[in-house]
Amino acid sequence: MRIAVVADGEGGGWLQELDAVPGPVRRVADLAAAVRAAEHAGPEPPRWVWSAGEDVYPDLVRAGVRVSRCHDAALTEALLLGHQVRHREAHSLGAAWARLHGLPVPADPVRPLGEGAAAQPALFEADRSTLPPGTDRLAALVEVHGDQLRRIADLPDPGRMRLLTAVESAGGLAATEMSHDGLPWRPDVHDRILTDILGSRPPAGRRPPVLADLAARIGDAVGREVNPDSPAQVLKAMAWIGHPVESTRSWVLEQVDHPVVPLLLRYKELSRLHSANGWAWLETWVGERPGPRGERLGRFRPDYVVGGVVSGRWATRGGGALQIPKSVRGAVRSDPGWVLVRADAGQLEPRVLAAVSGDDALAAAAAEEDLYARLAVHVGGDRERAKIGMLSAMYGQTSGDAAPLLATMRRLYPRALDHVDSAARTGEGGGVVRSWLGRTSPAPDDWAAAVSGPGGDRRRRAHGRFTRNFVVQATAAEWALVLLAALRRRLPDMPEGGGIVFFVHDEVVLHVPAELADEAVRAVADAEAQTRTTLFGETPVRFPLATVVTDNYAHL
DNA sequence: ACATCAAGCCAC
DNA sequence: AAACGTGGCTTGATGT
Repeated sequence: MRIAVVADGEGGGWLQELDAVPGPVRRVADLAAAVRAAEHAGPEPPRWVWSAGEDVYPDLVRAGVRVSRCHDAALTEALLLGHQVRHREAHSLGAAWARLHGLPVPADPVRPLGEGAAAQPALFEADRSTLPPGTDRLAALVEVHGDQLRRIADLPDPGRMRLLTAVESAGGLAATEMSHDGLPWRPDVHDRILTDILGSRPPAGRRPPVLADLAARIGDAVGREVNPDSPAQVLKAMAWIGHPVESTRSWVLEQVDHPVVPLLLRYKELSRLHSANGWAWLETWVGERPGPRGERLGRFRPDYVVGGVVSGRWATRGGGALQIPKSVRGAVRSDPGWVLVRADAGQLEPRVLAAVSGDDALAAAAAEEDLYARLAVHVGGDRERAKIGMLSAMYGQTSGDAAPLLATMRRLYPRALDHVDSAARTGEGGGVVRSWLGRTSPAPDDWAAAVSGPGGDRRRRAHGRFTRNFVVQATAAEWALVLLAALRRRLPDMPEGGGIVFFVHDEVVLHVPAELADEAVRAVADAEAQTRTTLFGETPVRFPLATVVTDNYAHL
């Protein structure tokens, strides 16, 4: 059962059941209540059809309503357009509707920063619609939805795109829920970590003591004042002391034997922490509320952008949620009486390559807990070398000692290497490639001009590396999406703030009451098993999920 | 004053 | 070991 839903901007809305024959339009005064009721009415929950998750779902979640499944017309439109290599075209409901009617296509609305869950309740705001004023929004939604189902059915492999649009839509649900619940974050612990490393908190705009001291010692070592935050000044300083360098990257400086180098490296490392995840970050991104024992509890609420990366990985905006440095992860703590359940997929991309390429030898290695260790046995070298060889194959690295390694890989894992090599050849020719479920790489822009001039070969190779990596990275992102969708449907009902609270490419974090930890761990394991068979059927490849129950995200 | 770019490092 | 994929973010430098 599918139910199309449109909000009226005042807490109510319109619903229409979409069976073979669309049902009558039903006007409801309390949309949240109506959705909640329908969600539990039948033996199976409906699939909600809506214009875009961010139009409707944040308000539902704020009202305490969660849904199982949806069809997100905007996310679906983007996938279908992409499949036709029309990535640049607008994908909102209004854009899809305009194309159906031969009308001018509106640009996609820009989503304001921090809208996810940090924004005030919007009462099912309707004015973000890209449909022309006066259009029957429910009818337009039903029409676009029907068209999308037909376009999917017409694909060579409709089952895969059906799965892809379903899990992409489920990702939209999970993203909204995660933004709402937030990642539990202890400001007092974060402050303690910063103070331990940087010294006491300075007034805004000043360097913390440890950085100020390092800057002074750098000046002394050079013989004149240097702002270590300025690469230009550091370059001059290095030349001044007789060690000219071509850049101030850490690994370049590491080659230089001079007493200022360790000071600079230390400064860069700590300065990065201070500027990117220091006290200013804490103040901006983590709210606070008092805990039951007087501790300061907070939540970090990233704004996730589902499908924000061409490969289908998610992006986030604001707060840098996908790059929380290891050094501050200790600030992520479960609430008292709760635990974090952290599940991390190890070596996901080579396992994905083994599964999609059907390479028996690589699949045999991917049946092991430690794929790289098994590779090392095959390759006849150490684990680290085997890993570099595998990554070189997936990323297109050619420098260093990658070339002989790649030759070995090609001999041992011919089908796997052929899979990425042929994707690379396609890219070098300006073509597009697809993931396992049919997410399609964007065509390069201005290809003819770009490859005809000087630097054309470089450009070809660069695009070849992109498509080479795309077939693996995009399929790995699909694996993660299927896992996320499977997991959120398996989790038991939780009190407010419980459930999936964080997701980074190949890792999920749950925040659950301690007494539900065992059940959550089982749900993770079940979700993995289902993900593997849903995507790849019978395969020897394993996707081990390292799952830990802890009160501290820094703990492995 | 503000916008944009390049450099650099963080994550996966 | 160091140029190899996807991103976000902050800073200083440069341009309008």
